[in-house]
Amino acid sequence: MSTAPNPPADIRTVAKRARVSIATVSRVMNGITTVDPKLVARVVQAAEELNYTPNTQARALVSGKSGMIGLIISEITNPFFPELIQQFEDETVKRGYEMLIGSTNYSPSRMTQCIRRMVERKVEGVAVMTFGMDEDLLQELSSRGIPVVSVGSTQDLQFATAIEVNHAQGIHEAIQHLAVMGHRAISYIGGSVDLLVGRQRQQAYVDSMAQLGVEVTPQQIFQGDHTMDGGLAAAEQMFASGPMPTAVLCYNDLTAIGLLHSLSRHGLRVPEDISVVGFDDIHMAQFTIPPLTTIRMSCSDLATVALDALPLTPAHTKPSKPKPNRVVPTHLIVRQSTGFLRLPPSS
Amino acid sequence: MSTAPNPPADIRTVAKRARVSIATVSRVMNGITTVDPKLVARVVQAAEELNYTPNTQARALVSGKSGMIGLIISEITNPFFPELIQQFEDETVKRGYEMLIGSTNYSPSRMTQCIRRMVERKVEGVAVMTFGMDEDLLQELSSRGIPVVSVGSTQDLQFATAIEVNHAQGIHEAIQHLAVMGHRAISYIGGSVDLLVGRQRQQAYVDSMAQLGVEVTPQQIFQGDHTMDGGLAAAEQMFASGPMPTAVLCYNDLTAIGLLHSLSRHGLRVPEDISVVGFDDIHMAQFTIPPLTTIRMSCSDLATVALDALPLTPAHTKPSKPKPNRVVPTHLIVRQSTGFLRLPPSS
DNA sequence: TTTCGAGCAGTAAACGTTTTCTAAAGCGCC
DNA sequence: GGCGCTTTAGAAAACGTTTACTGCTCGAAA
Repeated sequence: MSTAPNPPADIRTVAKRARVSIATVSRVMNGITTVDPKLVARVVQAAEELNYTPNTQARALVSGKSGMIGLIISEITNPFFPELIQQFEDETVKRGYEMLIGSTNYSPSRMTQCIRRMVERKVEGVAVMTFGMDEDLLQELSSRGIPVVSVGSTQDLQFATAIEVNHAQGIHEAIQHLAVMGHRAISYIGGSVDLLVGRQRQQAYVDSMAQLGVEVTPQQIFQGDHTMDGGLAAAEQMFASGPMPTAVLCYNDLTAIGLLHSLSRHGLRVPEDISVVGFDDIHMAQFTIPPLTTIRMSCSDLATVALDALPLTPAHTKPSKPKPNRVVPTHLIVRQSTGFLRLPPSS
Repeated sequence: MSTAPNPPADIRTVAKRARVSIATVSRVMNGITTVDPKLVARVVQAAEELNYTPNTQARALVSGKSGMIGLIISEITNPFFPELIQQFEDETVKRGYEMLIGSTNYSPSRMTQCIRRMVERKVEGVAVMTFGMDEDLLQELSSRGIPVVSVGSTQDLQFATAIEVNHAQGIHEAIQHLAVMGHRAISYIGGSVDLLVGRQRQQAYVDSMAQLGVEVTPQQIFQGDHTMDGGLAAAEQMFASGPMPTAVLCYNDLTAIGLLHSLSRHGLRVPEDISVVGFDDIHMAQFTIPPLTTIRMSCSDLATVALDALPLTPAHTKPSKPKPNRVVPTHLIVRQSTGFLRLPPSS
């Protein structure tokens, strides 16, 4: 029980105890097969007895590989990202890597800091899962030879592999779904238009509406900020600005939750009085009241596609070519926040 | 624009360009003041021109400090933890450290793996923020000289500083609050009783009820599992098992959200028909329908208390003594999921 | 029996820092 | 003007690995 802080055993100690050279120990630890099984056994036993763990820093220093992959997200408090992180963690350890997380909180200074940390820690690749990252910063990474994969950046990055998300597909499905149930007055609460993804989703909404023969007016588009608070604020503005739509499509689930909250506060019932559609399909979406109809963007897809696109070479592995870019699909998940259009009580 | 992958500048290159020795460069980079300002200027300029970043691995290797702190949580998809992580990140970078996250998902194998990773990466301290960690594993860490701080472990750990959370206080406030509004039939949906924190909260509930003169029966205690799904399941069991209570205290907010969902499905109104209290005060608690009365456990308190308890010595800093253990308080936040007891319609 | 080659273990040189120690230079005091 | 002390820069030794290279041993072929 005594906290005997015996100095952590190093490779030399193991070598001595196993009566071999440090090179042999190194070979055994790395699973190199050209070692006499007898020696292997001795080394393994010695290592176990000494509770030996190779020093990662030394390993990294000499091999030049840190065994870490950076993941940059915008805000960890948006439940979508933890779900994504989880998938990423699974995938990175599966590939023999460690994950270094950085969250930008949409703040340029934090972005810079994030990138600096990634560079300093010598990550072997960075997945940028936040929309709206400064391109200069990505350039910075790639100029240092760090592969970058980015979702939802401008399409034509020379220095980063772009991952495409087919936002339009899910949004199209959602609008169709609403249309089938009789809705035409469908408003949209967007994210920040500074971000490409914000523009893409908004455009998809406008296009899908056009296919219905409905010209979207600026009065139908409200501005959110990806958060519940933003959804709430946009909803209040909606109430203030004229007749309510019969359905609302939201930039993401958080926005939709804020909206639901506001609707409930104003006494509107969902879906009887108004239908609501979210985006992301966070786990929470199943537990809103009513359960949220939403567009699913699969975290595990995102994680695997991103990691596949990174040219990683774990220790003692042949370099695997990055797989061709894949497009991440989105799909509508129908729950109970959408329903048939009901005629207003006056008619 | 060309991705000139010029080899990352090392300290020697900088030294050469600044016409000084590498020792001087090292001193400048570490802000050691005994260097001629002229040389400092030369070095700074050279470093900037070469876009030099010191190699963290080499630094870590020689100094024996990795500059990383481990944070072990149970499941990242419980929104409480991202909020905690956020606070932790803020606090660790403030202290000049990096954060390495490991999530156990309550799985023993993942715990072991987590600890192994922490050891391998030579973290300088570990904060265990999950309840119910194997003590052997903590022992393993501390036997390697890694300081450990743990919240909600058994109180008497020799090899880890324990952080105490005063669950009883908030729970007492909650029960009092409900009692004042006339409630006596107050049930409880707990977490896993395997975990100390689960037992502590449950005990606090039983004690607070006793102070009201109410003896809690086993029929009033239901079993959750910290998740929304668990809350939902417990609620269904509650419906199945007899007359509903007039108020329910939940192990955490997620459980409460699951409960709310089930209540809504069964047509019960909150708080008119039944009052609900959560625990944690995650951000989402403000956006449930109705907004959730809950017991706040401050993430930033938790983060600072934990980090303060770790004897950290960032590079070029005097060792700061760990501050004395502090107890993290909890408090009731009243929102709209609790209300006065109404007589049942029959009377 | 000799020679050559294959197989395998050990030696030593990196990797990029920090840091101790040494030496040189500048300065004040006698 | 010389001596000693202080200040500051450089040389070199670590830190714990991986890996290229060297050299030994043993077996097979001539």
